Amino acid sequence: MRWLTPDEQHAWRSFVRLHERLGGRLSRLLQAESSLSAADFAVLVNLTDVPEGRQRYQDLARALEWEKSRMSHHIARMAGRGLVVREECAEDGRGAFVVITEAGRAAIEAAAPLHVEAVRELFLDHVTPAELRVLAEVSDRVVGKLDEDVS
Amino acid sequence: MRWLTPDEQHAWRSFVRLHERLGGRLSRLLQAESSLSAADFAVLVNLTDVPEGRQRYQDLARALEWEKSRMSHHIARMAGRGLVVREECAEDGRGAFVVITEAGRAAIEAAAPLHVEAVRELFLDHVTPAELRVLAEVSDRVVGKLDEDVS
DNA sequence: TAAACGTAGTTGACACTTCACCAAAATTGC
DNA sequence: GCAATTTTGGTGAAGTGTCAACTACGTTTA
Repeated sequence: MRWLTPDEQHAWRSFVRLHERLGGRLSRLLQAESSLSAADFAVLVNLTDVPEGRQRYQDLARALEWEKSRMSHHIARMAGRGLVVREECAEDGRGAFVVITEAGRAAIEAAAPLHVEAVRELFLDHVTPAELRVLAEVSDRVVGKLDEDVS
Repeated sequence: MRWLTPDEQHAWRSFVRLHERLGGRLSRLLQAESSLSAADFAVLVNLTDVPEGRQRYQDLARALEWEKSRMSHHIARMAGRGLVVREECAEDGRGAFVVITEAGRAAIEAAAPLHVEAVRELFLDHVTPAELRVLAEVSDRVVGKLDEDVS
């Protein structure tokens, strides 16, 4: 079998470590500064990008690449905290909307600048534009391949 | 405030997406092929790299960059499945060892080749050596910065 | 040597994710 | 028009990770 070369091994492990560390740090910062988890943040960002801050569960799930069940549980919790509201859908009796509330808007508007600043300080500031381009290219290519393998 | 440029935004989002998608795919493959989670796998890899397959909780936690509480919970679950055993430590009455079992060795030996193959097929095969070098450099640099900010 | 402090690991509560299954409503095909 | 299928979303249980509080043991220090 083809084992990993030392270079491959190192690159892969470093890459995984980066993900764990940076992700952990960013979500802890977000939580501390705004009482939003990374998942909450992602939902709210999406809702502010959409007319009337209102979107079908399904569309939201597709946009975030979440499972429907995760969506359902998570929105229930966010609704419990008043960040969003669930609304029935008149046209489609099965469907429902997620709608951002005023409190939700306030939360995301307070959190976004801090989060962007953290992404800069912890990541972008240490990466050259050329490196960033490579990263984006590689990411898009690999995700594209993942999408092809429906497996 | 300094908002993100479109290039930065795109690179950052692609990068995050890559981590989520690739991590999700790999751990689902691992789970399906060998009934090990990514966390189980990491623990077992570490234990096979160490004399007698036995390591202090503390050292294992440091190596994996896990919190001690996570270590404790996770090892308890793995012990329940017979992959490892907990052993008291004679020299230090507080301490304890985690020891890999025969079943644990069998599981990791079955899983490792499949996992490596998946990492190749889903990631390494789509990245040039030069790109991989950039990735490793960036990862190491950024993680290094994270370590400096004790914040 | 006794008090104070630090270290190793545990525990319980809670938040989160996935899985497998369920129900209702819409769509499709005959 | 009606049965079969698909789509949309919900639910409960089990596994996972984090936090804060806790126990028990070791080390330092006065």
